[in-house]
Amino acid sequence: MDIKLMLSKILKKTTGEDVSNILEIPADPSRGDISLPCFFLSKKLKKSPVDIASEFVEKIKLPAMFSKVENEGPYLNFFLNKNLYSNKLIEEIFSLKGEYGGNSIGKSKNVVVEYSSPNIAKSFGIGHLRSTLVGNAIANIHKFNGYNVIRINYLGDWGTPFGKILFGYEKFGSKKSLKEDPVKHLFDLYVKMNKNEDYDEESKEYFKRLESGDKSLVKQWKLFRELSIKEFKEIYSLLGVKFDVYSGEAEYNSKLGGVIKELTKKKLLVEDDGANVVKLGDLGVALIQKSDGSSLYMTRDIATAIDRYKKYKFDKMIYEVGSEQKLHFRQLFEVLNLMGNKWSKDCVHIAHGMYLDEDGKKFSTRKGKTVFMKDVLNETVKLAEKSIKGRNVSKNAAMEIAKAAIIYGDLKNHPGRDAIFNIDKFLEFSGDTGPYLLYTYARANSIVSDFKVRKFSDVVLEENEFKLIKMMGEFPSIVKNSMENINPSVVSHYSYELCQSFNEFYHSCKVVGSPSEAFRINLVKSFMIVLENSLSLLGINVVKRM
RNA sequence: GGGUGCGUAGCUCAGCUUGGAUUAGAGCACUAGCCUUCUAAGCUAGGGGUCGAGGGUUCAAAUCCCUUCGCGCCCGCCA
Repeated sequence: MDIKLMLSKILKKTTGEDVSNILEIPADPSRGDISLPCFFLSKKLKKSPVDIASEFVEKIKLPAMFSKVENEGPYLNFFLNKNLYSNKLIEEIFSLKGEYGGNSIGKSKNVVVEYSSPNIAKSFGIGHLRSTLVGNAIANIHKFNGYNVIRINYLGDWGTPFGKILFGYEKFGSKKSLKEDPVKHLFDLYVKMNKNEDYDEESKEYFKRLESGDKSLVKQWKLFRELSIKEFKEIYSLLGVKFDVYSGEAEYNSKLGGVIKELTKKKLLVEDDGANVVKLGDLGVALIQKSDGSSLYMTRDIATAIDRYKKYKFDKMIYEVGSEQKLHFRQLFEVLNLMGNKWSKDCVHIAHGMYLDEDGKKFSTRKGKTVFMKDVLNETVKLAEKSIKGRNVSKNAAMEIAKAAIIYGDLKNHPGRDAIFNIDKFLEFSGDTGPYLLYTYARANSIVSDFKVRKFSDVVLEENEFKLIKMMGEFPSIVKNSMENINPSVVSHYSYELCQSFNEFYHSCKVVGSPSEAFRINLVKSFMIVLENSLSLLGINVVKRM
């Protein structure tokens, strides 16, 4: 029972407009539980919003869910029938449980979400953490909105960097180091090769040989890829992130010829400085084929997109990739469009900002070294274990706390902006942090874990009690909003506010032993369901005891 | 130079899509209260802001438009 939806249906009769996005919840509850600003009708009706409000207030027929409607200046303020609303909402949450908040907007629609996508030759650095977490949440949110979601990890497993590490491995590689710590070893080789320009020619040669199918190089490449994926999967499992498909640029190697043919046929491809390009006007030039004939990631991305559309007939394809690639994706979508693919308008690039360190400096160049995801995770778990010492928290919870700290620390930020990665702040147990959310859940659980859901009769609702209820009732529109804006931080902020409301309730309303005991037990239990649902969209698991 | 994004409290951020009910909000830090009482990892109250600057549109601007300053990112053979 989405209260905004319900009211907007009623108001459609009176106003003739869909007001679902205009309705707002006043900060001051004495003004009403939900209200309609009438400014938007002012031009159409050629009346002042104040007059409109006073006219409508007479016309509107309220269902039982509302107790009254008042006009105050240009606003129409609606008051809920508190007991009826509370009881209905709690009933609904209990009956829907894990489904509460979800909807079927995306029913029988496919959405492809590409995220994480580390480059094997380079490193699995902290920069990929954002894509991993944000992408995972975006996928979860779409699923909860009824979409059929295809989660793709599109590995950077092809391109000139592979010429570098293949050549580098032959020159400086060690079987032992590769076995022990493949990701780091390959990264070290890559760095070494980049430092010396003398290796460039041979590296390019190596990639050309790989691309044309040199057996021994392909074998070596496969090994690098396998070992890397194995390590990535360990990290994903720690973070609770999953994919339906592990794909990669290499997979589309065989389809590149077709792309070039089609571009040539459609007279899009022109030669420029020895290379083959597509000219895009304001968007510059998309480089399709290098002067030595080898491919580029633009070429591969074109082939990949076309293939994905064939396979999945997606209604939406979301690329969760860093903002430094904005131009690349604008060019990619435009090339696809020029090739006549109408679906190119359904492709979106969700561009995340960078992580900065505590001083606001670029993280990846800190001390001239890349920060590996694996190290960050291990370090966080250690810090979490340390900080829960003397807090009577189980070891099992330490892992979840570390996870929640990292995930929430990231997802509470607007995805498009840069974010400060400060693990000490993320792990704080107070304030706007993951551990605070988990604590609040555990606290709620400790009140009601010994009780079952009980029947109750109407009670006099305290202010903080009803505030919490209204907050729980907002969840469905949050779910919808975060999907429409492709923005998980909407869910993060909601989760935090929900917890704040709960803690305010907790301090002003005694549960066990109060005259409203039965009602409040149900309220706390339904709060737990809502919080669990909203955190799971972010990829955070709740813990019952800490 | 061109493109693009950002600039809100000492610090970290939300609000900008869709201007109004936000007299500009949170958290951290700071000050003062509240634990024999469902986990004080919390709650309550307080100080702290010319929303980078200037102009414009509007009955109304943190929000829209223009100019300007500062910073990030991108701009053909990397991804």
